[in-house]
Amino acid sequence: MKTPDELTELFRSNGRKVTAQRQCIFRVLQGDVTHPSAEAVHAAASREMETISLKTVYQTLHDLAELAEIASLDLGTGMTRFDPNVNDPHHHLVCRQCGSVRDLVAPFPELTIPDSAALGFEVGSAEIVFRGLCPDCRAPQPRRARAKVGS
Amino acid sequence: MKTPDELTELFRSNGRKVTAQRQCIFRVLQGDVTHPSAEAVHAAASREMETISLKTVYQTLHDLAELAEIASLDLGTGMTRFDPNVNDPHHHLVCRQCGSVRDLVAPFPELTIPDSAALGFEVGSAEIVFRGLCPDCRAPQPRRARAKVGS
DNA sequence: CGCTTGTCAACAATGATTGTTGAAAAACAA
DNA sequence: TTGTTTTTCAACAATCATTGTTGACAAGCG
Repeated sequence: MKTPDELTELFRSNGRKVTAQRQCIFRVLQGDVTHPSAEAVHAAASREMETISLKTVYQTLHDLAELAEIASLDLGTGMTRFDPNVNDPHHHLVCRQCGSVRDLVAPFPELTIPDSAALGFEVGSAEIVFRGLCPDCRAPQPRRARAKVGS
Repeated sequence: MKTPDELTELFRSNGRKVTAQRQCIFRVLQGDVTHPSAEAVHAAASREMETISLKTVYQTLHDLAELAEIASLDLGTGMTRFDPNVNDPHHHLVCRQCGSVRDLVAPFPELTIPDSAALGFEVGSAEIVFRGLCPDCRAPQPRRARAKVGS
């Protein structure tokens, strides 16, 4: 994702208007590695602008996705997640327990399909989703446990 | 997925009751390669039993998934898709246009993560989703076109 | 055959996301 | 700066997939 200033430029040059709300969202997304949901972005933005509406957040996220400045991901966690990292190709680790997402930076084989197997499909992209348990959900806190553990 | 008769056995031995509705759903799923949504299963089942409710379909699909007789997939098409093929491991081709899903039977590298990259994540499984255009959406019918084409 | 318990179907409810609308603010030109 | 046009904002209400609730009913078991 570009910087807030660059995004402001980009939005203007695309005929979109740049409002305080949008710049707030730009800042919130900047460097966010948590793959936030729209709700999470809204919560973070609300800390700066109490009046910002969830609808506005959705709208701006869609705009950013349309301009390919963020990626919108459906990782099976029940809500769309947004990823500001669109510069280096990567895959995702998803925690089955808490739904947290981490980028997996290890490069993977090209994942091209033997044409014989594609059977007429024209394949554009491939994503790998690794599912498992994040460090936090993997083991209960040895002491100072602060929530229920396991199933 | 097992045969309807085997599923009847399995359900009984698990303390679940087997009703005409469930057997109807068993039959509908049998050999279905379209990765149907719950709605699609309901539509197919309704052809045999007009009164079957969508809720019952959801319930039975969840039961089957719990017994690992079908897989429930979130492939980003807006609804959960169900896959009766749980015998041979495979991945999926998803059409961006119409949402149709096809199994990809080509075996893939084990997709294990270099432990250094997992960063504490305990990885249980990996899925690959290939996105592109299915043969039908790829090219308009040369003649006898029967629906609107393209965007 | 009768009892117990799970299941059915018809609701209503949820949660994520999108549509609508009048008011307000951004961009642009003079 | 001011006026004009167009987009965006925020507060609704609506939608879609999915799940919760409940009383009637049927499956399984003795």
